[in-house]
Amino acid sequence: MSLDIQLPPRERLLQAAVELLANSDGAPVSTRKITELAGVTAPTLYHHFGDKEGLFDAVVAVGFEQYVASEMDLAPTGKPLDDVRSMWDQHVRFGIEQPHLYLVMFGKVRPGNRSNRVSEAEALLREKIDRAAESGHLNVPPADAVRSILAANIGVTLMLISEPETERNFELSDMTRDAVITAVSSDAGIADSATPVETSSVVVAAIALNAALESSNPQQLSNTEMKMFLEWLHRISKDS
Amino acid sequence: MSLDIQLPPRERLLQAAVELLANSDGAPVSTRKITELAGVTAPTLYHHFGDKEGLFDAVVAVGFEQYVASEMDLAPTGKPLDDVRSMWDQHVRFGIEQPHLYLVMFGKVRPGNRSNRVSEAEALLREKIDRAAESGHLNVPPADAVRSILAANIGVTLMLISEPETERNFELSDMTRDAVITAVSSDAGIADSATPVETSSVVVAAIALNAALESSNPQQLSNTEMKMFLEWLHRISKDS
DNA sequence: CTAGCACCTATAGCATTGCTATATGAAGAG
DNA sequence: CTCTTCATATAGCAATGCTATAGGTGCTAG
Repeated sequence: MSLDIQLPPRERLLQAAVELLANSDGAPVSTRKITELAGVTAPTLYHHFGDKEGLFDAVVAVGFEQYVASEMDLAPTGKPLDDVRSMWDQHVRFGIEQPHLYLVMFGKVRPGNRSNRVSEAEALLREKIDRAAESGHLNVPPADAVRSILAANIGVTLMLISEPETERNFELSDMTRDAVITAVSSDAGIADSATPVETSSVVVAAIALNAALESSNPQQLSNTEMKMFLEWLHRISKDS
Repeated sequence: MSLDIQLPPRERLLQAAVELLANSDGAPVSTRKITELAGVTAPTLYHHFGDKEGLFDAVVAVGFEQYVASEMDLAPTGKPLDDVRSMWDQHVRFGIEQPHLYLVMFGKVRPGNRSNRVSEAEALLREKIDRAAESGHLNVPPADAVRSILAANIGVTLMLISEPETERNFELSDMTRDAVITAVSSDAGIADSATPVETSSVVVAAIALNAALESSNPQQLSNTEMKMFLEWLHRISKDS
């Protein structure tokens, strides 16, 4: 089983944990499998890491360093909010590429007991947000901005992870990212109450689309397609 | 231990599970404690619910019905986006008031394996969003709006739950809520350089028409024509 | 009334889990 | 050579989810 070359047992345990965690599709990984794969016995694990969570913490710490390192690679662009955007994207990418690590870090929520990793991620984001605040790009207190962005970021990442790979739609990430960032930024104010169009019939909607199409010609349809499309649109607008 | 009045064992199991879940501060609840409190033995549990998850599913179903019921109490205001806002608030409130139930419902994420509860919540939200789309309040395809809002909603709720009660700041919820809803709504344009206003109105109208067509099928087009028409409509709503 | 039948519950126990009390080995210090 | 210290192994405990099997319990058919 233990195909590892001779390394210090501590390292072999870490390596085994990472490997099993990566191939277990999110199912719980037992200490026995880990020690077996590492070619060690139980007390060795507990001698080095205290308990199972200690081992996972160590594993996560390694993963988190990669995460932080990838954040640091992103040089400041001079536009702090763009840096925040990059950070969001890195966060999502990390979650998608290492879902098991990500779930160990952010997946298990306990009431009234925030995980260390959340605090660490918050601190990382806080740095960038502070820079945005300094240069007057922020609309709300930095702490609020950080919490809102991070909450949405984690929510989106968890949702993407939970979706089958085939139907993952990353527009979800971009859209939500820009939504929360725009909301906390002073660059563009959020307008509130508006004038709803109370009518909801097919005819009215068709007419509206027709009018909109006349003032701007989108490129998604060819000329012949557009011609036919408008013809049908006209027919629909006639009556219902 | 079993202080319950004589009820059918199935009900006593449910009741015991709820009670233990509520008093366990998020720690795992064992089947033995449940059966002990219910005054039953193990096979009874497995006879009625299949396995532990089945029991929790049943518990959650009850909780979810409360959740849905509280949603339904909110009469439509005529402003669909306000209804969406109420729904968000109800979601958060439910999570705060019953964190253990909430965590069973939305807390355990598995890669590529979305939970039923997420799908159900999505369907509930989808209804309201569709109404917003029908009346031209939506900026993006309803499916995208729903996912974005729900992801942020869950993310915010999880974050609030994980925070100590004393320092819970509900502004986080309001802020994020308005951010994502504003982003998907056409009532107040996001100052986003990527989406010029002219095409935006086309997109809005196309989305509204699409939603309207789904709720009433007009007879002016044949089946094949309608199919192609919808295909093009979809392409137009995708934005450019 | 009784025999059969379906449904529900209990006895007892298995395999796996995280973890540990205790012992054994090796390596340096005196 | 002895003694201490660190690291690993032997063996096993208590708790977990779950089940093979058997025992009631009530209903319907004869």
